[in-house]
Amino acid sequence: MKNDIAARIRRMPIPSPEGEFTAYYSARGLCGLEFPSGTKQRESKTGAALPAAQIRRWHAAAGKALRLALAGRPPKGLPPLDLSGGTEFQRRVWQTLRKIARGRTWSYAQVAQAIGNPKAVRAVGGACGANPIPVFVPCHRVLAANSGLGGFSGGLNWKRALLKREGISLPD
DNA sequence: TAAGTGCGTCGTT
DNA sequence: AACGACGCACTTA
Repeated sequence: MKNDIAARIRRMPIPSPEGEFTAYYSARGLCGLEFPSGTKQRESKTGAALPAAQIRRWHAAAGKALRLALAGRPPKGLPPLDLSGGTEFQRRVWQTLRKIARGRTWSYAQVAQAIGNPKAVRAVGGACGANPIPVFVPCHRVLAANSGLGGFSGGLNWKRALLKREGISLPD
């Protein structure tokens, strides 16, 4: 599986008014997104072998969608998202996150319930933290049940900013 | 009320 | 075996 086409990753920068994001593409689509501060960048594995024209299309679309999202508008024209990277449980969580409507928030417990694993609340938090495509897979819309913010792998300031741009008023 | 403590629970490493 | 992006029951002030 090491040299399998699906294992190849291409890394590309996305310029934005708020800094340079980093996108990662596999043959299946966008498979990763990182916030600007970026001291922690992943490797780009034999990316040259991936279909260049298609990735350029995806990249253009992702950049556009990201800038829309940052501007507080619904991102449209998203490229396919490759979420094949995680465990079964994580994929279930990530798929569920995609169902959270813009401008709405769920609790970690609600997500756990939605995947039919109501007691796996804490594990859901772990899966959110492992979300490879923040913003587009809206893990920022998951808050703690006590009206707390919860955490965010990209930094809580980003979580607050993203929520605010969706018109969500935060619990203090 | 508000703030703090303890513990159950479960997927991941 | 240990650790969390949790939630809840249960103290204290």
